[in-house]
Amino acid sequence: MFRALVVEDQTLMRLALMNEVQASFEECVVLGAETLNIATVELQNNHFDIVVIDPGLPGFDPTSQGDRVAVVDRIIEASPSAIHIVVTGSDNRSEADGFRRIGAAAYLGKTGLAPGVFSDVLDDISTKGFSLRLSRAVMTKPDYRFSVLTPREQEAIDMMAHRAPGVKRKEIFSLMADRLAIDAGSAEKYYKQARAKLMRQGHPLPQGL
Amino acid sequence: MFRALVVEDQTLMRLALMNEVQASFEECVVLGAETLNIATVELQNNHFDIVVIDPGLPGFDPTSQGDRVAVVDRIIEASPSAIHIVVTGSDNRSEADGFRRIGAAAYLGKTGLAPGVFSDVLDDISTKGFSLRLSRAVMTKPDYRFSVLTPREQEAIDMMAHRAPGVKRKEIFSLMADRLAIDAGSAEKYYKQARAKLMRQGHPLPQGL
DNA sequence: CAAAATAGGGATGGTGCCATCCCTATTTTT
DNA sequence: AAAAATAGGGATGGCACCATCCCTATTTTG
Repeated sequence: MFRALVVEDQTLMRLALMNEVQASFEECVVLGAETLNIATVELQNNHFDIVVIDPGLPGFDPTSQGDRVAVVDRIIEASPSAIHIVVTGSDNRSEADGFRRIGAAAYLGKTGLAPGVFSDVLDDISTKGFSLRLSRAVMTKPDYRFSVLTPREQEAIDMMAHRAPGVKRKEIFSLMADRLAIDAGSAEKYYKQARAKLMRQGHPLPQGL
Repeated sequence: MFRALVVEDQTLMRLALMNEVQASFEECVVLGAETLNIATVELQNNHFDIVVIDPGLPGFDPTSQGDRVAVVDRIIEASPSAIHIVVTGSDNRSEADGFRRIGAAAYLGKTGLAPGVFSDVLDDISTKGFSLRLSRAVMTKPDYRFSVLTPREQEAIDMMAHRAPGVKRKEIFSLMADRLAIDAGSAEKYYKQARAKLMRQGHPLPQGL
């Protein structure tokens, strides 16, 4: 049974990261710790395969490089056999190098850390030994979220809204089919159903229909 | 149709906040913007009832108080009729006062901003006019997340694990029944089913069974 | 023009989860 | 000892979503 620990004080972010970890493994247990104290207790009593760490924890100065390193260092020493992934909002390359030197396997900026990226990071780690993803804003259009849509329908609208100019809808359906492991016809169906729902309710559709 | 905009650069946090907004309204559309530019475009073209803002955006200095105020001020001026909710990781009371003065309806620290809190914040706003929730770490035990459990079962385990000493299980079942608007017997059933699943798989159960 | 892509529907079975009601032992309180 | 709480199950119907296959117009592209 795969075991992971997420150390992050921001509740919504912690839960989101726990979701990402869960999505990357078939069967697993994921623990979430709000403070270094809670994390330390768990690290003493249990074994973990992966530990995700945000170095900006309560009780430490988030602007002090020393404090940040101390947090990560303490956790790494308490779980030497685990894979350690550092996640931070204020990321920069030199800090990434520093954490790498003390044993971290990945350094991720929170901006751009989207659903699904975590699996790619794990791939990076197993193939290259280290994964570095610095923050950068890349979106040019907003995300849309409609409460009337089912998850599948929402996904279809998302992907179609981000369609690059010149790309055929058919290609998006194929892409969606690949990503969700379903039939391209089904993907097309979800998109059409979603569109019909939004039209019926008189929603202003996102660009690209 | 209720319309909301979430301005936040950290993707997972933005999506989580969008979820919170969605959970607070029956039918709604929620847009998410990674940058102030995207947000500005949407604010020009559409009406919004609620705007959620993290002032620490790409292109601005997160340590500069002037930059932070400028971001929020620009958004408030671009949507004077909306309710504005400021969410930040580095929260403090004086900044809260500052944002309140320029028209924000709420100031929330990310630590402690948990699923469901958003609805309470909206209640605060409609009754008291302003909602202030500063960050503070309150957890004493970790969160557990098991991939084998259904959402309902997970919820049951969560609540039982956080049971205060001396509190009867029956009371937790009632509480769960209230919160989820189901029968207390059903809540008990979910808990027992969840426990059985974990036992069968040989999991070390969280404290408090 | 012919072919491909798109818009817009209907019908279907499967499945997992929700929610409820039922039952019997065993343990703990009072 | 009586009452309440807890542990541990079985069976059930409903329902939302998933996934597939089918169909016909209309529009766009080569």
